[in-house]
Amino acid sequence: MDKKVVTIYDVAEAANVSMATISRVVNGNANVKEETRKRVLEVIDRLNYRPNAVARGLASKKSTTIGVILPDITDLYYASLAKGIDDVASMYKYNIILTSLQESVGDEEQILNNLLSKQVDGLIYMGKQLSKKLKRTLANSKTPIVLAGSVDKNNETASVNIDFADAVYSVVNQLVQNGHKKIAFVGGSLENPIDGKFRLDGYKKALKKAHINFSSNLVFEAEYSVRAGEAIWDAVKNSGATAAYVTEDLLASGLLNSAMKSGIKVPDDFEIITSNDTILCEVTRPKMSSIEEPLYDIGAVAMRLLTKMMNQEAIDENTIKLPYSIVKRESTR
Amino acid sequence: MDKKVVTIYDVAEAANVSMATISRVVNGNANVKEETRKRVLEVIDRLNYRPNAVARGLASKKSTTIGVILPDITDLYYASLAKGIDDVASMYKYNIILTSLQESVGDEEQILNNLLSKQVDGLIYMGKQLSKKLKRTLANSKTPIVLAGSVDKNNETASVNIDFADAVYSVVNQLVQNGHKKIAFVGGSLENPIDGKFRLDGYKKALKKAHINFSSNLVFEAEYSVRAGEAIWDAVKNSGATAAYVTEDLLASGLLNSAMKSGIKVPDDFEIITSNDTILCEVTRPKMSSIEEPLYDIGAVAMRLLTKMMNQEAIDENTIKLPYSIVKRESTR
DNA sequence: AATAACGTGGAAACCGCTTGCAAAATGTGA
DNA sequence: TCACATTTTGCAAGCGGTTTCCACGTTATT
Repeated sequence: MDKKVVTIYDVAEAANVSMATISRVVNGNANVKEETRKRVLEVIDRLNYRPNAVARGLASKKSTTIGVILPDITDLYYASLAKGIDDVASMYKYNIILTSLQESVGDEEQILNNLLSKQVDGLIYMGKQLSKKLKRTLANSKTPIVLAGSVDKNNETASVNIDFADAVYSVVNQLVQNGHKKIAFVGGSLENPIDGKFRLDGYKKALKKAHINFSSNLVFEAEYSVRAGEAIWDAVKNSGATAAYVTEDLLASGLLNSAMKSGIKVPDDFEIITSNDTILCEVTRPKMSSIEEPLYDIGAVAMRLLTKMMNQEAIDENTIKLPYSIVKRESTR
Repeated sequence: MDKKVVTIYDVAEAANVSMATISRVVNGNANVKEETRKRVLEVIDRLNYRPNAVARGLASKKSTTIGVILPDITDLYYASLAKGIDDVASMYKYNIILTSLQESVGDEEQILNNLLSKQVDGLIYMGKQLSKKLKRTLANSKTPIVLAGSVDKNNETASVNIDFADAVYSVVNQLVQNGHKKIAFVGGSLENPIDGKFRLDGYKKALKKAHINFSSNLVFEAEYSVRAGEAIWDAVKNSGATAAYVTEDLLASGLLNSAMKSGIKVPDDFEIITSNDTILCEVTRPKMSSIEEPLYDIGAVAMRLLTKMMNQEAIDENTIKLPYSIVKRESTR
């Protein structure tokens, strides 16, 4: 029963060297005689010494901790990104402090400050947008940050993504090839630049190429939820659309299920293609075709990029676009 | 442009008081004249002072951080628990360090030590089982821990759960009521006490009550995945079962989809009821009936319990069972 | 008016570890 | 064997706060 926590002093005393030496062996500093190192390691082991990371952090000004900010961990999109981040982080011996963006939007500033006060060595942000104010706070704290699965319109901030516009262009183009003239775009809030700008741009471009006029009647905004998808089906159907590109999987599955229930056969009568290739695509019946965003990889690469920034290594490209692909399942022909 | 980070000294100097006073106002200590407090707060605001949590942690021996250990964040079960934890944690001003149990089992010890070295004030564990060794390490670090959605066979460790056995008893009983004689139990590894002991016990008890002999031919072990569910359908069907209780949603959805594809109508020809009531239940068609485990609440309550333990408050009950309910959707009659 | 009791705020000792610098120990070559 | 180079080690000053112990100026009490 360890009465009290054992510190570096205790180890030093027991090993008959100064604490500096202990510190050196713990940190793998080369300037320690092999014999001493062995002796110290033994003592460490015997005493069950566990360096206090907080004290270490204070002295070294490195916390080996990074902050991860995301909207909702129960959203598979973010969970997948998080997993990639987590795996790479632990590979590099970093810990992750996870914080969710609560409903209350106003406090992003507070969340950030909290994380900075904890002296995180870096940040990964997956929210919709990084406000000017946050950017400023970040800038003069000089804590590196990278966006994962989220974009910065001006490319000022490092980010890892796929080329949303291009991906959407491809799938819509595919639908056009399949003979559709009226293709619905079912997305979340168009305020969000990913949906409202990049994806919508890709959609428009594909239409343009096919000489189909863009009609805002075919653009639908809905919440990302099964229910919203189910609810919006009638409107989509009534718009005359014969196919839909959906920006999120829950929404798509709701839409799909309503369609099937109403007797419309997917993909024969109506094609649907969605965006995130989460496990939901495998669970619906028919299974959903989807743009395959390498979510795990995006997270992993973002984290890797962050490690480079934390080490002040040179970064060749601050906006990384990972290759996407398209997974054909059963909701498209 | 803040050249350097502002410390408590800078604030003290600017406000013309000692650092002790600054510390007092930051920590809401009462022994500060109102006037002084105001002046200090102004200076803090003006200088944009952000207390260094690491230094604070070292001095106060509290990190206001808790460690969360879980198997896989992309599993909606854990993600839901995590969300409950996160919300309550942030309510109480704690940060969460999230760590995943990698494939490599051996290093749970290491993960724990890492977390302890970061001086977490408490831990929430969602793994399968807490090994003796880990318990020992925990014990003499005296860091409080609570299990969320995970059980401790001996009730030594605080935990928050539902009554798995009872819940399964209820649903299987329901299936019996519906006239089924052969009911399959489709679970994950029976090594895991939740499935192999509690749930299976509930299943057996329900059979017993109905004077149905337990047959191990009706018990299926599979991985928690859609694919495994799809793959196991034939075996389940061939066992002669006319209904199944499944312990996890991915598995259930695979089973369901295979059934439907093979022409078996659910619920008319075959009933299925699953366990976690994640969003997957809403995405399949037909939607799946499920035991409704209040995952979010389990997480939230676990975290709340942990805060009490961290504050040394008296705990009335160290094993909390939350009420479950049963959500009837379309996969049961 | 002297004394007691507060309410405030300062001094300084840590918290446990890192690290620059200098001393000690060891090795090297002539 | 001695001077000098090279390893190893120890010393001690922080890192940025918290917190205990005290002192001082006020106000209340008798």
